[in-house]
Amino acid sequence: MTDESARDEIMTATYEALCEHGYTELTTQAIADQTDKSKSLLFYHYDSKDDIISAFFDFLLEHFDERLAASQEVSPVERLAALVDWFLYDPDDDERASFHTAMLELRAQAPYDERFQAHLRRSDDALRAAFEDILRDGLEAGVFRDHDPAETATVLIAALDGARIRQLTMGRDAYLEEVRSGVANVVVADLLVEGESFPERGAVSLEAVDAAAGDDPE
Amino acid sequence: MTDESARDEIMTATYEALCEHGYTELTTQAIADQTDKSKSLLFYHYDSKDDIISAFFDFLLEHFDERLAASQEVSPVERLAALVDWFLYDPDDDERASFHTAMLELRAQAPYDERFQAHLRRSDDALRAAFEDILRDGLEAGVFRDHDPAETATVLIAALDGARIRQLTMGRDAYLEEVRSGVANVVVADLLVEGESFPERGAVSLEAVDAAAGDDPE
Amino acid sequence: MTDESARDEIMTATYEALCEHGYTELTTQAIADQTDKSKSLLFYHYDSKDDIISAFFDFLLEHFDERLAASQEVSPVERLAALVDWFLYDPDDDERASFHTAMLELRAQAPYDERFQAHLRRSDDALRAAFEDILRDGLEAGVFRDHDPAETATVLIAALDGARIRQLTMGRDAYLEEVRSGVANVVVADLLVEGESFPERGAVSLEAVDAAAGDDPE
Amino acid sequence: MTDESARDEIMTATYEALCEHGYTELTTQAIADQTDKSKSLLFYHYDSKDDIISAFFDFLLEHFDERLAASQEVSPVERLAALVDWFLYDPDDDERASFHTAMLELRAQAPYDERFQAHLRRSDDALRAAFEDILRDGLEAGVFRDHDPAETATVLIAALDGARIRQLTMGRDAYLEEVRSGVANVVVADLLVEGESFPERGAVSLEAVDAAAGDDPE
DNA sequence: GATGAATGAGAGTTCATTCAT
DNA sequence: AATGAATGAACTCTCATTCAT
Repeated sequence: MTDESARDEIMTATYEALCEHGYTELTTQAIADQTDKSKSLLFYHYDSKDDIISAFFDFLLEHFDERLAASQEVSPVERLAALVDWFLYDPDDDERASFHTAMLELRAQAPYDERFQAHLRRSDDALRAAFEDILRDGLEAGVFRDHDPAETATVLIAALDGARIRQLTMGRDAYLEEVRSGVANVVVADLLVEGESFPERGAVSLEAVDAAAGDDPE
Repeated sequence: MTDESARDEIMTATYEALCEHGYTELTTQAIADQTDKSKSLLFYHYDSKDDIISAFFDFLLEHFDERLAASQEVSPVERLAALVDWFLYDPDDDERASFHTAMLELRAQAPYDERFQAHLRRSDDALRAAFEDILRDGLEAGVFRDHDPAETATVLIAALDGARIRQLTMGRDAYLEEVRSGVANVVVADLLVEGESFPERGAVSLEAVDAAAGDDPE
Repeated sequence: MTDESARDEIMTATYEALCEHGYTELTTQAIADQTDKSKSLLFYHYDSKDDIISAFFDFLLEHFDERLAASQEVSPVERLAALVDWFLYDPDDDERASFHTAMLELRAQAPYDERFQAHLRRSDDALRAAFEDILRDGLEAGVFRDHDPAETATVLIAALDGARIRQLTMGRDAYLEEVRSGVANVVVADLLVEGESFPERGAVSLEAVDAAAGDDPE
Repeated sequence: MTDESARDEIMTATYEALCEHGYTELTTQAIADQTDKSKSLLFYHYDSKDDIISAFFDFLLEHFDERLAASQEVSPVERLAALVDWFLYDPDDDERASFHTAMLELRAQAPYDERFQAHLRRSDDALRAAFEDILRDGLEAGVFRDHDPAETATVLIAALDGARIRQLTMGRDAYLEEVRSGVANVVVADLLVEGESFPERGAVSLEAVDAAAGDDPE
């Protein structure tokens, strides 16, 4: 096994261990257990547990960034809806739920670690750019009223991220749906010109968008 | 020392230890160190560390709920502004920052513990009610346009909470200010009737509101 | 058990473990095994293994210093002989041999640790002073020819220490006896005035000296 | 690469690793790092780490023995001075210091290993012979008074070795100089016949002696 | 009520050693 | 002859928890 594939395997194992145990109970043993290898091998490929976690952060954001490369093939309104629905994922999707649960724990460590913060800022930049692109495209296409795309993007992201976190931590399944319609009515409704309407939930998916773009979704 | 006051002291010590060390490094020793008592005594008053943390959650939300009892003395617009600014606190306020940092870690544990979730739901109910009260009062008073207060409250809370978390985890001080004006322009602006305007940041504080209401703020 | 007596017990256990395993294989487990307590208790009384070893150094030198307080009751020549014989101990005395073996390992670490060096310097000062006192007393009493006590002490100590180490590391039992007579003939013979003679090996012991002084020997 | 040259390379690497890390922190990795080969190869050429160290002992003493083959070209007094100064090397010579530091650690292991002891005995024999040769040559040449060369050699070696060790372990730079003059005045002075004098420190070096003998010093 | 002393389970990490290639 | 990958045993150290006093 090459070093590259070994490191990949460890990253995947870290992902699985994180989903299974959560960050707080993420031990090197738990990571190794997701592998057919021994615990000490982790330290052959990485210098320390911290090093593993840090690399895992990189690993995550790489994958995340890839996902955001959005398509130009569908209309800005649909792309906006897809992005919103990607955020407000189906609460019954246990895999995504446990991933975001772990991510939340991970993010909760960022205030103690400048490197984490830098990662998250980079990721935030990518996310904002994705929203602003859509909003600007919509302005140009005349489907959005005049507004400040940066400001709208900021509010949207805050609301969607906040909603996701509140849903996870309160375990209130109805919550995401409420936020979805809230965002549609309170934020998006004012954005759309006469005649345009925001698609129903799930009508467009980011995966569909990816597919349209010929991308290889997760 | 009565059992009651001993438990109170432990809760306060837990609060302090949490702010100082964060949840991940919160040890029973760290809690005891905030006390003039010994570590073993913690286990006389509580069954386990988990028990302490669980009780601390109760303790927190009790105090939090008290804080939200809002005044009728000032105008709905001002009360709304106060609540918004309470959320988007001054990033230089280190005490609040370290408290919210610890709270974020604590909340990140909720997905693993139904009891935490129940607490957070209760707290969410109180918070929504506070927002909805203000919005409804504003409707009655004719300062807000017609809208669905529940929906607006949901979006507002999600955005404000999301903003707070993103600011903490990205360490981007400018962020809260951006969200504040974003919320003002994107959400609140559409709410206000002609002639009303949203106060500048810091023009009204929740403490002032509390004081007006004769409350004892934290 | 008081903290004091616990620490004492750990020091004794360290001594025993050191003699049994040597410094290189001195583990916290080995120390704990010389105790009826658990390994983790070591870390309750000391911060780290290094801390234990450092304290053990202090402990040793304290005991060593006590031993050196020599008597005025016997003649300088006899005191000198006693000190020489204390150095060139009976090679069959397994306990002393294993102690000095461990001490040698410990001393071999000193070049890497300034604190050890300081300890050894302090101990060297005490040892030199003990030799010089005897030599000066002998000069005053007219049993030693004129000489430089500091110089003689330096050479004597180097030779005795070197001999002890060479004996230990070569496992040559005859060695100490050779050095004893070598020192007697080469160094001490030139020191004695006509009529004085250096006692045979073992004729005077440091313990006897201690006893004469009413001291409590080890 | 022949087995012979590979083993030589490993011995040299062991020497370098030992000087750099000391015996206690001498790992197989550290040895391999001084090589352009891998760690596993060590185990192809040697059975175990212990085996490497044991072979290294052989290696050292071989080289050491070569060094001692002294010249007949210079006077016995000068040869004695050269040997003394070789022992009491310049404390600022970091390379020799770190070598002797490592050697001290190595020697401290000898009590646990009969093979080491045998090596050291052999080396002691060679060293004694070197001193005795010089002393006997001096007797014959009439520059030394009548004395027992074996006894004098024993004391000299013990004193010089002890001095070197004490200097290393106490970190007292002045020490070697004190011992040098002590040995000159206390031991050597009584050896010289009227009219002979012991050279100043550094006046003759073993390297010069080696060179005169056509040897290739280390 | 209150504590100092004690412990076991388990954490991250190191390292000599092995083995398939 | 040579190595990268792999491992198990052992290491130091931490911590929630217990218990005699």
